[in-house]
Amino acid sequence: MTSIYPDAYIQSVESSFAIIAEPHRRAILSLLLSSERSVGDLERELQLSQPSVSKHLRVLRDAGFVESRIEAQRRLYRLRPEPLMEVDEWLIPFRRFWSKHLDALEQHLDKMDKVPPVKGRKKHEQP
Amino acid sequence: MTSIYPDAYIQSVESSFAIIAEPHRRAILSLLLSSERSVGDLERELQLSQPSVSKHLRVLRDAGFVESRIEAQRRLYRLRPEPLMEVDEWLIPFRRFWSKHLDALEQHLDKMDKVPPVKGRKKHEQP
DNA sequence: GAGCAATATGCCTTGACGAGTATATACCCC
DNA sequence: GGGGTATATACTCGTCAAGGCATATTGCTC
Repeated sequence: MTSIYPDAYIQSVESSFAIIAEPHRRAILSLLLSSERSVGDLERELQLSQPSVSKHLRVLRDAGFVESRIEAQRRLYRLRPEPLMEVDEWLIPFRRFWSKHLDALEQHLDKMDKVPPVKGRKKHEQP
Repeated sequence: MTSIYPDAYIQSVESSFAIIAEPHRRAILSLLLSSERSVGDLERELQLSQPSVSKHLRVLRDAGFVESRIEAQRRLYRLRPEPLMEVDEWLIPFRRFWSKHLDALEQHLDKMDKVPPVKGRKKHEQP
Protein backbone atom coordinates (compact mmCIF):
# COMPACT_ATOMS: atom_id res chain seq x y z
CA MET A 1 0.00 0.00 0.00
CA THR A 2 2.68 2.46 0.91
CA SER A 3 3.59 3.03 -2.67
CA ILE A 4 6.64 5.18 -2.75
CA TYR A 5 6.65 6.64 -6.17
CA PRO A 6 9.85 7.67 -7.85
CA ASP A 7 10.38 11.34 -8.11
CA ALA A 8 9.33 11.40 -11.70
CA TYR A 9 6.12 9.85 -10.75
CA ILE A 10 3.52 11.62 -12.69
CA GLN A 11 3.69 12.61 -16.25
CA SER A 12 0.21 14.01 -16.27
CA VAL A 13 1.39 17.11 -17.97
CA GLU A 14 -1.44 19.49 -17.58
CA SER A 15 -1.65 21.93 -20.34
CA SER A 16 -0.55 25.45 -19.69
CA PHE A 17 -4.18 26.40 -19.88
CA ALA A 18 -5.11 24.18 -16.99
CA ILE A 19 -2.27 25.63 -14.96
CA ILE A 20 -3.45 29.20 -15.29
CA ALA A 21 -7.07 28.27 -14.74
CA GLU A 22 -6.38 28.53 -11.03
CA PRO A 23 -6.88 32.11 -9.83
CA HIS A 24 -4.23 31.94 -7.15
CA ARG A 25 -1.69 30.76 -9.66
CA ARG A 26 -2.53 33.62 -11.97
CA ALA A 27 -2.13 35.95 -9.03
CA ILE A 28 1.28 34.48 -8.30
CA LEU A 29 2.37 34.98 -11.87
CA SER A 30 1.17 38.54 -11.83
CA LEU A 31 3.05 39.27 -8.66
CA LEU A 32 6.20 37.79 -10.09
CA LEU A 33 5.98 40.18 -12.98
CA SER A 34 7.43 43.00 -10.96
CA SER A 35 10.06 41.08 -9.07
CA GLU A 36 11.08 37.71 -7.79
CA ARG A 37 9.53 36.75 -4.49
CA SER A 38 9.92 34.25 -1.70
CA VAL A 39 7.25 31.86 -0.57
CA GLY A 40 6.70 33.95 2.50
CA ASP A 41 6.23 37.06 0.42
CA LEU A 42 3.56 35.39 -1.65
CA GLU A 43 1.96 33.91 1.41
CA ARG A 44 1.45 37.37 2.84
CA GLU A 45 0.40 39.04 -0.36
CA LEU A 46 -2.10 36.39 -1.29
CA GLN A 47 -3.38 35.56 2.16
CA LEU A 48 -2.83 31.91 1.52
CA SER A 49 -1.38 29.26 3.76
CA GLN A 50 2.26 28.48 3.29
CA PRO A 51 1.63 24.91 2.09
CA SER A 52 -0.83 26.15 -0.47
CA VAL A 53 1.63 28.62 -1.85
CA SER A 54 4.35 26.01 -1.98
CA LYS A 55 2.10 23.59 -3.78
CA HIS A 56 1.01 26.12 -6.36
CA LEU A 57 4.62 27.02 -6.92
CA ARG A 58 5.46 23.39 -7.39
CA VAL A 59 2.81 23.09 -10.07
CA LEU A 60 4.00 26.25 -11.72
CA ARG A 61 7.59 25.12 -11.64
CA ASP A 62 6.86 21.67 -13.00
CA ALA A 63 5.04 23.32 -15.87
CA GLY A 64 7.90 25.71 -16.48
CA PHE A 65 6.11 28.90 -15.52
CA VAL A 66 8.57 29.77 -12.80
CA GLU A 67 11.99 28.84 -11.62
CA SER A 68 13.59 29.25 -8.23
CA ARG A 69 16.88 30.07 -6.73
CA ILE A 70 18.01 29.53 -3.21
CA GLU A 71 18.99 32.32 -0.91
CA ALA A 72 19.71 31.15 2.60
CA GLN A 73 16.61 29.33 3.73
CA ARG A 74 14.48 31.07 1.20
CA ARG A 75 13.55 30.14 -2.29
CA LEU A 76 13.15 33.07 -4.57
CA TYR A 77 10.84 32.42 -7.46
CA ARG A 78 10.82 34.21 -10.75
CA LEU A 79 8.95 33.99 -14.02
CA ARG A 80 9.88 32.01 -17.08
CA PRO A 81 8.33 33.21 -20.29
CA GLU A 82 7.91 30.08 -22.40
CA PRO A 83 4.63 28.53 -21.21
CA LEU A 84 2.70 31.73 -21.45
CA MET A 85 4.10 32.26 -24.89
CA GLU A 86 2.51 29.00 -25.80
CA VAL A 87 -0.83 30.29 -24.61
CA ASP A 88 -0.26 33.44 -26.55
CA GLU A 89 0.39 31.48 -29.70
CA TRP A 90 -2.85 29.61 -29.36
CA LEU A 91 -4.61 32.94 -29.34
CA ILE A 92 -3.14 34.11 -32.62
CA PRO A 93 -5.85 32.83 -34.97
CA PHE A 94 -8.48 34.16 -32.61
CA ARG A 95 -6.93 37.58 -32.72
CA ARG A 96 -7.25 37.53 -36.43
CA PHE A 97 -10.84 36.51 -36.00
CA TRP A 98 -11.84 39.24 -33.64
CA SER A 99 -9.96 42.01 -35.33
CA LYS A 100 -12.01 41.13 -38.33
CA HIS A 101 -15.22 40.95 -36.36
CA LEU A 102 -14.87 43.96 -34.18
CA ASP A 103 -15.47 46.21 -37.10
CA ALA A 104 -18.75 44.49 -37.67
CA LEU A 105 -19.50 44.68 -33.99
CA GLU A 106 -18.86 48.36 -33.86
CA GLN A 107 -21.17 48.85 -36.72
CA HIS A 108 -23.68 46.68 -34.97
CA LEU A 109 -23.40 48.72 -31.80
CA ASP A 110 -24.30 51.75 -33.74
CA LYS A 111 -27.77 50.53 -34.33
CA MET A 112 -28.22 48.43 -31.25
CA ASP A 113 -28.22 50.02 -27.89
CA LYS A 114 -25.51 48.39 -25.99
CA VAL A 115 -23.95 45.02 -25.76
CA PRO A 116 -25.00 42.83 -22.83
CA PRO A 117 -22.34 41.85 -20.33
CA VAL A 118 -20.23 38.89 -21.20
CA LYS A 119 -20.24 37.45 -17.74
CA GLY A 120 -23.17 35.55 -16.48
CA ARG A 121 -25.94 33.71 -18.10
CA LYS A 122 -26.92 35.20 -21.33
CA LYS A 123 -30.22 35.04 -23.00
CA HIS A 124 -29.90 33.60 -26.39
CA GLU A 125 -32.46 31.77 -28.37
CA GLN A 126 -33.76 29.27 -25.91
CA PRO A 127 -36.10 26.60 -27.19
CA MET B 1 -23.89 46.20 -12.79
CA THR B 2 -25.98 45.70 -15.82
CA SER B 3 -26.63 42.11 -14.98
CA ILE B 4 -30.11 40.96 -14.22
CA TYR B 5 -28.95 38.07 -12.09
CA PRO B 6 -28.29 38.15 -8.36
CA ASP B 7 -24.69 38.20 -7.29
CA ALA B 8 -24.94 34.88 -5.56
CA TYR B 9 -25.77 33.32 -8.86
CA ILE B 10 -23.08 35.11 -10.72
CA GLN B 11 -20.39 33.87 -8.42
CA SER B 12 -20.62 30.44 -9.95
CA VAL B 13 -19.37 31.86 -13.19
CA GLU B 14 -16.05 30.37 -13.99
CA SER B 15 -13.44 32.66 -15.28
CA SER B 16 -12.66 32.58 -18.94
CA PHE B 17 -9.45 30.85 -18.07
CA ALA B 18 -11.23 27.98 -16.43
CA ILE B 19 -13.48 27.63 -19.44
CA ILE B 20 -10.66 27.17 -21.89
CA ALA B 21 -8.77 24.87 -19.60
CA GLU B 22 -10.86 22.04 -21.03
CA PRO B 23 -9.21 20.62 -24.17
CA HIS B 24 -12.46 19.73 -25.89
CA ARG B 25 -13.73 23.24 -25.41
CA ARG B 26 -10.58 24.68 -26.92
CA ALA B 27 -11.06 22.30 -29.82
CA ILE B 28 -14.60 23.51 -30.28
CA LEU B 29 -13.46 27.10 -30.34
CA SER B 30 -10.77 26.32 -32.87
CA LEU B 31 -13.25 24.56 -35.11
CA LEU B 32 -15.60 27.48 -34.93
CA LEU B 33 -12.85 29.74 -36.18
CA SER B 34 -13.41 28.68 -39.74
CA SER B 35 -17.18 28.52 -39.75
CA GLU B 36 -20.25 28.11 -37.62
CA ARG B 37 -21.18 24.53 -36.87
CA SER B 38 -24.04 22.46 -35.60
CA VAL B 39 -23.88 20.19 -32.60
CA GLY B 40 -23.84 17.21 -34.92
CA ASP B 41 -20.92 18.61 -36.86
CA LEU B 42 -18.90 19.04 -33.73
CA GLU B 43 -19.93 15.65 -32.45
CA ARG B 44 -18.47 14.02 -35.55
CA GLU B 45 -15.36 16.14 -35.74
CA LEU B 46 -14.47 15.72 -32.12
CA GLN B 47 -15.62 12.14 -31.68
CA LEU B 48 -17.55 13.13 -28.64
CA SER B 49 -21.00 12.09 -27.54
CA GLN B 50 -23.82 14.45 -28.38
CA PRO B 51 -24.62 15.25 -24.75
CA SER B 52 -21.01 16.06 -24.09
CA VAL B 53 -20.88 18.43 -26.99
CA SER B 54 -24.11 20.08 -25.92
CA LYS B 55 -22.86 20.49 -22.41
CA HIS B 56 -19.61 22.02 -23.47
CA LEU B 57 -21.47 24.37 -25.73
CA ARG B 58 -23.70 25.34 -22.89
CA VAL B 59 -20.71 26.23 -20.78
CA LEU B 60 -19.17 28.16 -23.64
CA ARG B 61 -22.37 30.00 -24.31
CA ASP B 62 -22.96 30.90 -20.69
CA ALA B 63 -19.49 32.35 -20.60
CA GLY B 64 -20.05 34.26 -23.80
CA PHE B 65 -17.56 32.39 -25.96
CA VAL B 66 -20.17 31.34 -28.48
CA GLU B 67 -23.67 32.16 -29.52
CA SER B 68 -26.19 30.12 -31.41
CA ARG B 69 -28.85 30.57 -33.96
CA ILE B 70 -31.61 28.19 -34.88
CA GLU B 71 -31.97 26.64 -38.25
CA ALA B 72 -34.70 24.07 -38.41
CA GLN B 73 -33.92 21.53 -35.75
CA ARG B 74 -30.31 22.51 -35.65
CA ARG B 75 -28.48 25.02 -33.60
CA LEU B 76 -25.63 26.64 -35.38
CA TYR B 77 -22.93 27.89 -33.06
CA ARG B 78 -20.46 30.61 -33.80
CA LEU B 79 -17.71 32.41 -31.99
CA ARG B 80 -17.95 35.56 -29.97
CA PRO B 81 -14.72 37.46 -29.50
CA GLU B 82 -15.06 39.13 -26.13
CA PRO B 83 -14.04 36.47 -23.61
CA LEU B 84 -10.88 35.55 -25.42
CA MET B 85 -10.04 39.18 -25.69
CA GLU B 86 -10.19 39.27 -21.94
CA VAL B 87 -7.65 36.47 -21.80
CA ASP B 88 -5.52 38.29 -24.28
CA GLU B 89 -5.58 41.38 -22.16
CA TRP B 90 -4.37 39.50 -19.15
CA LEU B 91 -1.38 38.44 -21.18
CA ILE B 92 -0.33 41.95 -22.09
CA PRO B 93 2.04 42.61 -19.18
CA PHE B 94 3.54 39.18 -19.66
CA ARG B 95 4.21 39.93 -23.28
CA ARG B 96 6.14 42.95 -22.18
CA PHE B 97 8.01 40.77 -19.75
CA TRP B 98 9.08 38.12 -22.16
CA SER B 99 9.97 40.40 -25.01
CA LYS B 100 12.32 42.01 -22.58
CA HIS B 101 13.65 38.72 -21.30
CA LEU B 102 14.07 36.85 -24.51
CA ASP B 103 16.79 39.18 -25.55
CA ALA B 104 18.60 38.56 -22.35
CA LEU B 105 18.06 34.86 -22.69
CA GLU B 106 19.46 34.79 -26.16
CA GLN B 107 22.45 36.70 -25.03
CA HIS B 108 22.82 34.41 -22.09
CA LEU B 109 22.68 31.30 -24.22
CA ASP B 110 25.41 32.70 -26.32
CA LYS B 111 28.04 32.63 -23.64
CA MET B 112 26.81 29.94 -21.37
CA ASP B 113 26.42 26.49 -22.68
CA LYS B 114 23.67 25.39 -20.46
CA VAL B 115 23.65 26.14 -16.81
CA PRO B 116 20.76 25.39 -14.53
CA PRO B 117 21.84 27.03 -11.31
CA VAL B 118 18.71 25.76 -9.66
CA LYS B 119 18.70 22.27 -8.42
CA GLY B 120 17.17 20.44 -11.31
CA ARG B 121 14.42 18.47 -9.78
CA LYS B 122 12.55 18.00 -12.96
CA LYS B 123 13.13 18.75 -16.54
CA HIS B 124 10.33 20.80 -17.82
CA GLU B 125 10.15 20.10 -21.45
CA GLN B 126 7.89 22.02 -23.67
CA PRO B 127 5.57 19.95 -25.76
C1' DG C 1 25.02 20.17 17.65
C1' DA C 2 20.65 22.51 19.39
C1' DG C 3 17.20 25.37 18.14
C1' DC C 4 14.92 28.23 15.01
C1' DA C 5 13.30 29.89 10.42
C1' DA C 6 11.74 28.94 5.76
C1' DT C 7 9.97 25.79 2.72
C1' DA C 8 8.50 21.21 0.95
C1' DT C 9 5.74 17.14 1.20
C1' DG C 10 2.25 13.50 2.66
C1' DC C 11 -2.30 12.37 3.93
C1' DC C 12 -7.08 13.32 4.12
C1' DT C 13 -11.40 15.48 3.03
C1' DT C 14 -14.33 17.86 0.14
C1' DG C 15 -16.18 19.84 -3.83
C1' DA C 16 -16.29 20.43 -8.73
C1' DC C 17 -16.30 18.71 -13.25
C1' DG C 18 -16.61 15.61 -17.25
C1' DA C 19 -18.56 11.53 -19.26
C1' DG C 20 -22.28 8.13 -19.83
C1' DT C 21 -27.02 6.85 -19.96
C1' DA C 22 -31.65 7.84 -20.17
C1' DT C 23 -35.15 10.99 -21.07
C1' DA C 24 -37.33 15.41 -22.37
C1' DT C 25 -38.11 19.05 -25.76
C1' DA C 26 -38.46 21.16 -30.27
C1' DC C 27 -38.92 20.98 -35.18
C1' DC C 28 -39.54 18.92 -39.65
C1' DC C 29 -42.17 16.06 -43.10
C1' DC C 30 -45.69 12.79 -44.37
C1' DG D 1 -51.04 14.15 -35.54
C1' DG D 2 -47.35 10.44 -35.86
C1' DG D 3 -42.70 9.38 -36.51
C1' DG D 4 -38.10 10.61 -37.07
C1' DT D 5 -34.25 13.91 -36.36
C1' DA D 6 -31.56 17.20 -33.73
C1' DT D 7 -30.48 19.04 -29.46
C1' DA D 8 -30.99 19.89 -24.45
C1' DT D 9 -31.25 18.41 -19.72
C1' DA D 10 -31.36 15.27 -15.31
C1' DC D 11 -29.11 12.05 -12.78
C1' DT D 12 -25.29 9.31 -11.36
C1' DC D 13 -20.63 7.93 -10.99
C1' DG D 14 -15.69 8.24 -11.01
C1' DT D 15 -11.79 11.22 -10.95
C1' DC D 16 -9.00 14.80 -9.65
C1' DA D 17 -7.41 18.92 -7.73
C1' DA D 18 -7.27 22.39 -3.93
C1' DG D 19 -6.98 23.30 0.86
C1' DG D 20 -6.03 22.11 5.83
C1' DC D 21 -3.14 19.97 8.98
C1' DA D 22 0.78 17.63 10.46
C1' DT D 23 5.40 16.54 9.60
C1' DA D 24 9.81 16.30 7.10
C1' DT D 25 13.69 18.75 5.19
C1' DT D 26 17.06 22.27 4.66
C1' DG D 27 20.01 25.85 6.15
C1' DC D 28 21.06 29.46 9.30
C1' DT D 29 22.94 31.12 13.98
C1' DC D 30 24.79 30.51 18.37
